[in-house]
Amino acid sequence: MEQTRERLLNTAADMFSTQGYAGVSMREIARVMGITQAAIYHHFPSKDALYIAAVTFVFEKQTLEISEQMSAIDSPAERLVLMISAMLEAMEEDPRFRRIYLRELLEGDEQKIAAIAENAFTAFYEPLYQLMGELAPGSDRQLHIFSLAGLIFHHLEARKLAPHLPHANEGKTTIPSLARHITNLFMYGVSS
Amino acid sequence: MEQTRERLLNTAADMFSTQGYAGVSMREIARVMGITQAAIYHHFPSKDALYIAAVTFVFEKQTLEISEQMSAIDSPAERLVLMISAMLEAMEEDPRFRRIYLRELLEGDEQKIAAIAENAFTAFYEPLYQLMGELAPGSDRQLHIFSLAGLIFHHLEARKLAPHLPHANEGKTTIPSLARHITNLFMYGVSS
DNA sequence: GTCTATAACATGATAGAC
DNA sequence: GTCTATCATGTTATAGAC
Repeated sequence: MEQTRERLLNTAADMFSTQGYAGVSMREIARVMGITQAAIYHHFPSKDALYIAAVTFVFEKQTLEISEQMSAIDSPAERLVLMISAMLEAMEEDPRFRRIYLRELLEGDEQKIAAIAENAFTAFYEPLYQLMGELAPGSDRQLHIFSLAGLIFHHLEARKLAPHLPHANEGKTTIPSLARHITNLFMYGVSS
Repeated sequence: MEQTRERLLNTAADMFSTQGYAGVSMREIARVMGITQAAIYHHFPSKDALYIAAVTFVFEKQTLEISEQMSAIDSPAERLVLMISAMLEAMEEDPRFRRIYLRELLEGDEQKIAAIAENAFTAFYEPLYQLMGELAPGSDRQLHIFSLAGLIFHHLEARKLAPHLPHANEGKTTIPSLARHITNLFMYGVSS
């Protein structure tokens, strides 16, 4: 079955994205899969190859899913709202992409950073670059894209911090409310 | 000498912050220190204890350094400028705090997340919570604090991504220019 | 495609000399 | 305060049977 390979990719991606490369052993992956560690080597020649395949698998899935929803038909402001919602929803449904992205940003060497730039960003980057040019002509578009990414990534991860902080709200932060908050801040700033 | 202990804390913090807990071995730390692995156990009883001590060491240093610069004498808008600059400069000079924070946010269990909330945020959180109330009365202050943190953390890490992306600027992004960008966006939004 | 068995090495931790 | 030596275990990876 070619199905085992995909299940292996999914399992490995789950574990690598939350525990990191060094934090996951082949035995652990095999145990979760319900097979022995040696069996993995029938599908991938090394831990490194499995990691790269799993990361590529997740990145392609996520960039495809998001870029599908990036229609260019609306006005710039409407397009921003749609893009923010689409990114939040896709990265909420599958947290693996954002976690691998953030982790590689922390510890990745030059080569992996370059791979991230090529694989992860090309799908979003051009539509966003175009959009920033319409929303704020003459500005540094790359800085604005990094700002938007920072808002989205950090809000999604920081939610688990919220209940432990002073002045915590009682209710959970929903994705639609996050989308509203980020859109407003990005468009009009804190005083909006 | 009590100096060895501090040098050990610094070395371990450097390595843990960039490679993560599982990515660093006691032998590697010892090799960088120029001693043998067994000697570490004279200072700390386990790898876990060393990690916790190193993280606490870095967090106390950073929160002290930043909270010193958070004067409450200026107008809200001026205070925002000063806080953003202070955080960017402190976290640029010593990247360990922000890296450990981001990593623990990714893979920390409930207990470590609670410890982060208590140790890392209390120093910034109250002054920022106060500030947000003045800048945007009636808004969700916690969401705004998370937004500001996301902007600062992500911009600092994303710089290494910039040269690999399309439309890259020739010059490097400086801390003052980052401070201006973040302040403007946070105050007035993208159209400022 | 998965198993058992094993090789070759790395890891956290301890004992005891100096 | 650091060393050498060692233990028990965990690690990636391979060989070969089924």
